[in-house]
Amino acid sequence: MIVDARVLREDFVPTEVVHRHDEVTHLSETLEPLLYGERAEPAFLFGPTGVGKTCIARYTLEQLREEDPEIRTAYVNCWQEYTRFRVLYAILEAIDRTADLHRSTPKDELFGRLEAADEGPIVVILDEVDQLEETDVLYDLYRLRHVSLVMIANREDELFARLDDRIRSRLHASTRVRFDRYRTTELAAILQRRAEKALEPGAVSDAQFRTIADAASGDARVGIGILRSAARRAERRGTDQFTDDVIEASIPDAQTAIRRKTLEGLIEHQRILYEVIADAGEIEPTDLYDAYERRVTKPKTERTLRNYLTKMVHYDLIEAVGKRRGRSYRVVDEEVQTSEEDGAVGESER
DNA sequence: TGTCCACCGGAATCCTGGGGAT
DNA sequence: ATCCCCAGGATTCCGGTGGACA
Repeated sequence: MIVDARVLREDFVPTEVVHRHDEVTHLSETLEPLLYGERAEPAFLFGPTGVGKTCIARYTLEQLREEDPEIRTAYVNCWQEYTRFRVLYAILEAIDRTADLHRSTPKDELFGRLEAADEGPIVVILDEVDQLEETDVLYDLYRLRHVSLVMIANREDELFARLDDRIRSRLHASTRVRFDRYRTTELAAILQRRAEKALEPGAVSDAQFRTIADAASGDARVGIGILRSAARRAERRGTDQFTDDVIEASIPDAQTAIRRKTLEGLIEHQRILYEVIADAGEIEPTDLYDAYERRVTKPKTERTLRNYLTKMVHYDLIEAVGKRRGRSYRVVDEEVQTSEEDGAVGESER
């Protein structure tokens, strides 16, 4: 069934793109000056999740490097690298300048090092740049003549609202590439291309591609997730073709997989908080803090819990209903619990 | 209408632990 | 071995907000 699993991975960059030629052209035109030793203006890629922003950014940079291998690139996911220190560190790591760096290196030393690495252009992709907590690093990077920025975010207005005036005014003139949701037919075509490389020929029918694309409602990440999950499922069953019930079973799987992954990333106290909220269904702050304190031996302070809560809201794991007095928290998606057993069953499939 | 207070979140400060310098 | 520097998480402190209630 599965011939090449890499193709179904989330970070796979295809060798050719489907349905995003205009966007690729737009971005590569912006970066073109780099080929003539000039500076490229910063570029923004805006659009909802799963529309290929990250994929196109990486693809375009690979194309660029094929024309000029001297151009160095760094990919930074601001979800994980959300401080100035971490962003700078990640960039230095990508260009191999972290040999003797450690946690206690002064921040300015990191910046100085990046500043000194000016023997050629560096293109930095800042993915999920709206998750950056210390936005002043954008200003630092902007100041470096040999660094070009490709920034990825969901919504333009939300991103700009978070920036301070200094950097906002400078970035206002940048190129913007906008991505729309895929139509079902477009996503079906993308999935088909992936399947051609990843799976044995004829494993999936055209109608099944459409079913998957439809269930993913324009989100390629979800679509590929369903495809991957269905392929594994079919493989476990020893069939060489997708059946409709395999696909049916894989849809909820893929939709909650991302959530489960973020849930795993939580630290113990955050998970306990999440469990308290999940158990209660919906709970008010004071009750939540009390219940939490009863469950742990060394409780964190309420302020810390509030930080956890905002973080979890951010992750889209829980939601806060109402503001101030009378606010309550609840988990975003109740199905998470039920799908748990689904994943664990695995080999004992019916 | 005024007071109370649950709740939020910003800012300053403390604490911890890794790692270099001496 | 000891001291110093650092980042980042936790904690402390506190002001703002607006719904509840008299």
